[in-house]
Amino acid sequence: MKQNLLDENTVAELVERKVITDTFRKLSADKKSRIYHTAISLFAEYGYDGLAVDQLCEKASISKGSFFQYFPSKSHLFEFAILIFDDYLQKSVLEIRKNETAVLARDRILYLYQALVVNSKLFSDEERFFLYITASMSHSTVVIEGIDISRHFMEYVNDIVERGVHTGEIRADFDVEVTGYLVSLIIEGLLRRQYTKDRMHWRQTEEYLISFLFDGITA
Amino acid sequence: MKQNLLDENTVAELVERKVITDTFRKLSADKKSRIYHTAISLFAEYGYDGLAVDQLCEKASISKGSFFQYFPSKSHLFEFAILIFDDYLQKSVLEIRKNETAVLARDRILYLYQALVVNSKLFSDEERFFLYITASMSHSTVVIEGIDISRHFMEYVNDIVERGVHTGEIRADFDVEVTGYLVSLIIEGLLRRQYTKDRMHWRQTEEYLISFLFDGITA
DNA sequence: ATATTACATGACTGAATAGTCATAATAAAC
DNA sequence: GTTTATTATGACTATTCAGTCATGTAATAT
Repeated sequence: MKQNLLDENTVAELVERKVITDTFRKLSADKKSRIYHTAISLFAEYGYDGLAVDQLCEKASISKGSFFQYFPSKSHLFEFAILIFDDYLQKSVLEIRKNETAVLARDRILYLYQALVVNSKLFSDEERFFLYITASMSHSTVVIEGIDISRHFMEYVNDIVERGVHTGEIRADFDVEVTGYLVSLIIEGLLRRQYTKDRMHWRQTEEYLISFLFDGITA
Repeated sequence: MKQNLLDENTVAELVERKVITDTFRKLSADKKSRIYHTAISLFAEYGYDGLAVDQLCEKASISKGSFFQYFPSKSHLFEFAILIFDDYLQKSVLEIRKNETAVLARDRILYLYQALVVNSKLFSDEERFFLYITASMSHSTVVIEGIDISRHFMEYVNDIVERGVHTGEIRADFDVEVTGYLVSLIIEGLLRRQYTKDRMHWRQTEEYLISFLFDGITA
């Protein structure tokens, strides 16, 4: 997945939308990829305001002049990073959906969690970037219009919930939207806990996730 | 509560710790309170980096020169705001604990939620400030050492869980810490949803909270 | 080989803004 | 009423940093 993370078509579309320049598009795949990964890594570590363009240029081994030939501004780099990540997430989720064989909602959620979190490289820059943007979105200095980073993820979760309600596995007295929100809350919360509090073993986290989600905390 | 929010002793302690100056301590309660409320309101709206000291001074009707006679630096104002809010939260939680009459964990959580969220002024600056700092803590430009803003809240939640486990109301196969974390995750998540997504009626939110927390999503 | 086009570079500029300081106003002391 | 200590003020400074530009280098075309 990491190889063609920067999909040609997606990049071309971003040129169209003036998020990046055509000069950037024409760069070698290697250089494009390096800039992207440096960006998400540094944004995750220092935050948007905490990261200076000079710092990024140094780490990505490009000059400042070049940077502004690739991106109209610093905020465009941020938007670029978010949109590429969004694309990556969408494709990941699509692939997971394609490969899933489970029928029960329990197993589908477990598979989703494993495929997305456990089986991907743990504590990767992608994850840290995801946590950063979801956490800071509503209080950020820059606002990227019309982006809901977990849209595809939520669609999938909502599908699981919907079918679960249909087969009688999941309670029907909650709105599908709200139930989906609660499911995503637990998944994201457990993921975030791995970073901020004492780490748990993934097996244990999985167990908590499914058991709590379905049975609650009642004895 | 809002009147003597800036407790004399707490303020004196902050002078000791060099977070604020003695000049600030000697200010009228009115002025101190105005600066505090302006700070949490603007930090919540613009974020730490997005707020200029000049902007704060204008809103709080003080001069920039005065500001730096009250606080050693901008980050000290931030620390001050966080510590005063922490104090406020601690006292609120203590009062709630003192006044609670419920015995069942279900009812205790419901009461905590109502007292802390529903009965306080909705969508207040305090709430928005709380959401801002909890969200941005791990990715912030400034780091306030050794502060865990929901410490008191978590202690209370953990107490509820512990007693619930003891009386057999709450499952014992999860660590109290983890269960407490899941409880707080749902409470904070529902609170945050009120700000970012479509608002729900509080009655409905309460219902979701308790029902989901205890029974899970199983039909 | 030469001209032309595309890309690379880092010193420079301008704007924003945290923090200072000389001076003014006010309060306290005597 | 005069002196002294304390607080208020906003113009000023120093720094950081996004974004520019003149110049250099490599690639391509003719």
